[in-house]
Amino acid sequence: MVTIKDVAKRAGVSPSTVSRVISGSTRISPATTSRIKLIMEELGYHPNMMAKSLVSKTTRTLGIILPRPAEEMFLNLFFSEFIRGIVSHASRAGYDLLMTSGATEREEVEAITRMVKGRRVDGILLLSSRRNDPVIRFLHDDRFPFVLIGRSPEFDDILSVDTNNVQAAYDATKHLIAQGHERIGFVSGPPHLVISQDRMEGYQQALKEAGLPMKHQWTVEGEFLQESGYRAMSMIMSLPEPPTALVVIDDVVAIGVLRGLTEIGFKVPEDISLVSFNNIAMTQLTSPPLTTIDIGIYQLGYTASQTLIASIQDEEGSARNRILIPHRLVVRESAGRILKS
Amino acid sequence: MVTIKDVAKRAGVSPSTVSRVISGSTRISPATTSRIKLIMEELGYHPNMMAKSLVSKTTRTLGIILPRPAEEMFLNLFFSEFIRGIVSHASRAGYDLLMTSGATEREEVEAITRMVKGRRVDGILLLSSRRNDPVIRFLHDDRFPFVLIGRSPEFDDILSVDTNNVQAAYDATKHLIAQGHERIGFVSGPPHLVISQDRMEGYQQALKEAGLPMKHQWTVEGEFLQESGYRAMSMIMSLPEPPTALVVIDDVVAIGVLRGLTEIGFKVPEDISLVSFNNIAMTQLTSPPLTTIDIGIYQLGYTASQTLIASIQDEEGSARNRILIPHRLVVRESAGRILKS
DNA sequence: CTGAAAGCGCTTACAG
DNA sequence: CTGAAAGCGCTTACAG
Repeated sequence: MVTIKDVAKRAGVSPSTVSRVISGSTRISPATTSRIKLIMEELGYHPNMMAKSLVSKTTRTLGIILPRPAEEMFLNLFFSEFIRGIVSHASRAGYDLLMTSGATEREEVEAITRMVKGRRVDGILLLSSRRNDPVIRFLHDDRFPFVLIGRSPEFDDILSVDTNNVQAAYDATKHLIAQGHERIGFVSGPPHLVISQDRMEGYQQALKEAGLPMKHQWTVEGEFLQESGYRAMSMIMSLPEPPTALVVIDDVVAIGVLRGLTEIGFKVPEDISLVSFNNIAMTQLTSPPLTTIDIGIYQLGYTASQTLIASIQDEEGSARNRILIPHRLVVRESAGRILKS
Repeated sequence: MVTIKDVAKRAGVSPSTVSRVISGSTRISPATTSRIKLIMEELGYHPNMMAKSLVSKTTRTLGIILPRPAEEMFLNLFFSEFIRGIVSHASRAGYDLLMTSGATEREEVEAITRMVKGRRVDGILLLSSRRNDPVIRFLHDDRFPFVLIGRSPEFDDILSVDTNNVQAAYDATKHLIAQGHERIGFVSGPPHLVISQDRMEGYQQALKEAGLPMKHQWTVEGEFLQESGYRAMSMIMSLPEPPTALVVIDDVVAIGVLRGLTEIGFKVPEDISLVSFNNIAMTQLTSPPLTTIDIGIYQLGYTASQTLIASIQDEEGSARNRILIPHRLVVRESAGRILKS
């Protein structure tokens, strides 16, 4: 391993001087600068980041914790896209991403603690929609830089990047209303999740505003699983007055809904229309392809990275706390105009 | 930040002693050991990993490079699963994963070089199927620990974890033959990729062994894209003697194939059978669900991590160079018995 | 414009 | 069983 000393010796200068040309520091004669740079090339010198970090107290690394399979089911489908967004920006800004995991909540907290207290990262990215997340509490109390992708009901003074889910659900529902639908149902996710609550609210707002009926039999709660949508259908469609359109909390659930409907003999969109959320890759491949709200997963990751790095670099940036990434409706074929009979 | 000195002072011992109890070192009196541990708790002491790394020349970190979107298209769908496998094992073994990226091949090499030469990681995981990968060359020449997920045609003395693609394609084809098919085609990927070549070979072996005809019009080459499979169909199915079954290089391509067949009026599996590879989540959701070869993506990642960490820890392990992860045929509904007419 | 010195927070022979 | 000292590879006042 070639060190700064080797370079210094070879150049006939002191290590301080070499250090200064590396950091592009003030007033080193152009002559020595270029000579030293040449020697660094020759010797294949690369600064030891551990040594650098030790003295600079900075790592140029962002930390993230891999969501646990059981917990954040629906995060998994987004994970690649999130990561791609995060790493793209981070790399551009000269940061890398350190990933760890914990099998239980306790282990997760420990893993984060080691990262933070062990000075391995300059900031943390959090993928979470849990209530009462102990990791949020820890980072918040420690005043360590972090940004949450999602929304925390407990803290409103933390940096977060999120979708406006109320608005998104409002838009989805509005699209159905514009097609002439008057009996619109909602297939939701776990009722304790913020995301389910927000999307439910947007759905209800749109109905209310249009003066349309809102029957509780038309809403079902479930998991972020295909099975969940699948099972809901026999129940909902055997109602005396079934809905003619459905807002579905998530694309995967919508795929289950589609399967369920097909099985019991309903055609989409002829008999019933569907709008869902997230625009995962699969939605183009179903038949019919799904009309869905694109929430800009890559963009969420990219912006989260941007926000975090900004907050690391400006001490106490004047940035907004909560950044909303715009969503947009992607119209495909699962939602159509209602046929008046 | 509380350091080892603070703990030492509070305990009335030397920093060396504290360091020794941290590392669980030899013969420190049980009394001082437990007293120091208590004090560490009290003070909330956590070792500074940068300092530790600097002296131990070890980071407990594995490096990985995010595949570029353009390049390794089909890796992307696997990425979450790979990462999950890798991080699960790594965490268990006390390692974290450092992720970086580069927009071009040059930047990728630079990013890896910084990681390696900057002593930020103890080993590298490579997700690549490229020929003549400069990253492989660099790591190989540097004798830095790394494992390749995939196969390198250039080097046979490197650690790698892979699928036996020849065997997998043989098995897929065999399944079709067992259903009575005699005219079996192959929808392949980019011909220059090792994976396409290997799967083609397995397909051909199975046909030859069964004494079945092998017509070049029955094989098409394309990309790992849905469009690719879609487009191939009109051509293949308008042949005077079209195949009754198709082996398809990848699930995504198979979804395109499915769409193409449906569009021109062929039913799967009644008119034509399909077997593909990889068993991505989507394959359960198509209609009909796809019969496909599961290559154990999580397992590939998990084993890669295991292999890498083993090679980091045992200097020059006696391990096999190339580890094959078993695959298995997942029988769903896209491949059926041929109906003799 | 450049160097000598101290220090970042650890570990580890060496000595006792 | 424990401590003093040197050192890992850098950076950064301080001095000139």
